[in-house]
Amino acid sequence: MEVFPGKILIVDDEPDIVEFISYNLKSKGYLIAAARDGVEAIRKARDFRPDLILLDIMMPNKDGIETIRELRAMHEFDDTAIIFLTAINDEKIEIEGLKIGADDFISKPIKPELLATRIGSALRRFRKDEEHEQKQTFGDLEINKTKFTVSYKGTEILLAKKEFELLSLLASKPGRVFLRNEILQRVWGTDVIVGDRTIDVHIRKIRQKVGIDLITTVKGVGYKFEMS
Amino acid sequence: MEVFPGKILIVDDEPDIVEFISYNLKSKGYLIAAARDGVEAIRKARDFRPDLILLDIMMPNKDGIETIRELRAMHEFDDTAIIFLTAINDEKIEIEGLKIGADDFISKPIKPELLATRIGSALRRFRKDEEHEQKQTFGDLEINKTKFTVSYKGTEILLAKKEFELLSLLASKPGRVFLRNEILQRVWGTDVIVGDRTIDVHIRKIRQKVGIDLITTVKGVGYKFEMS
DNA sequence: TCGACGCTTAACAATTCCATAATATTCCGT
DNA sequence: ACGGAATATTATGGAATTGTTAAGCGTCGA
Repeated sequence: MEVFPGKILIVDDEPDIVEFISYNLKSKGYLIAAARDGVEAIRKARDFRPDLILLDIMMPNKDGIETIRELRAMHEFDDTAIIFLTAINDEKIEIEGLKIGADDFISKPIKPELLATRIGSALRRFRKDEEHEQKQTFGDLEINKTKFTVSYKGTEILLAKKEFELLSLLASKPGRVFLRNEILQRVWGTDVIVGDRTIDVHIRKIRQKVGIDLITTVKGVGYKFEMS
Repeated sequence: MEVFPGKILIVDDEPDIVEFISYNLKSKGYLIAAARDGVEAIRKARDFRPDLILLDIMMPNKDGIETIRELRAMHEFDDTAIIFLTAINDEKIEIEGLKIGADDFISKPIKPELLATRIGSALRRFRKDEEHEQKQTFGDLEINKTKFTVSYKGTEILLAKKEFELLSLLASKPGRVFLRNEILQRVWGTDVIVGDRTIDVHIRKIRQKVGIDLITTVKGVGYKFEMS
């Protein structure tokens, strides 16, 4: 499924960097706009309405901190992710940036893969608000988080709440092993204390209801979701 | 659903401090585990696999310095950030700590906002690309630490925990010979005492399961990982 | 109120893992 | 080639972990 990944505004005063980032992101299908300083950034942002802004901190004519402060002040960018580009590893700036609404930091020199994954996760974080039907499919299996159902080869299977949450968690990262206490904390919460067999019993029920073996036990470690 | 920020292990012998930190971090969505001393810390770290460890320096039953030394010796915590908690503003300790692998220091009394930002930046620095899995490939062989699997020419092989850890260790530095007692310490820990044949048996099982001969015996010295 | 259902626990079964012992084999220096 | 030492192999029992089943309890809706 080829989805349009998003629009990104790059703000940096060094043309080389803009060019570098721009090239990388275009190849991944993003739409790109660029600005040279804070003033231009705000103008282009209103016009281009990016999903995400990559903002250099050190800039002439209005620096990154000041720019983000203004952007956040207008609430038309409430749904826009902002990532800071920092040359230095300056904690003060990072703290400052976080306080006023940066969503992440990437320090130069920029590694393309890192850039891509950070942008990906920032966008994903922000896109949650837009209500698409949240569903995942794995072969014949479909997990629908808005309808709270699981279907296998078209037939819907009814899972109880805990069972569904457990399966959702495991399926959120197929193949990845979730430790038992990680599962406990994430499905049951940090305060609740339940016995160890409780997880097993739920796993059992899921396996039973779904029929095929989706969940693999990794003894001494945890469980993972995997299509055979 | 919220973004999952990470897992943190708190190590301190004062229950009040553990409680205080724990409460603060839980409210930010972190998963928390706690340990009272160095020995317990190492045990829990292996089992909880935290992204970050908050380590008190003054502790009974193995102090912070000694603990971090051991943690860093086992390669399985190479990707784990470690922050020291110091009551005193002792430069000697800080220098000592940095030398052996601490990533930051926080001095008591602890201020919640400071704690949160420091933890945030330490995690960001260390953040593995959760998107891409932690894996190593050697020709046709792939070791995947998030999935806990080893695959050879595409077929997945299931190793038991100890076997997997042993293979991971050897594969972490291909070609390098690991001494037997080095292996013992890193895979089994310093406290556990097992006979010499135990290593051999596990090596045997790995060779058997994987099929090809990945592990070379260096008689009188140890073992090394090597693709033929 | 009754019954159905979801969740947790307890009790027991089944499985897997792991360390050791016992024996065989290989390696290496002489 | 020989002897001794180190490692390989195999089998085994116990420990640790997980699977399974049934029962108890609370909640919700008919």
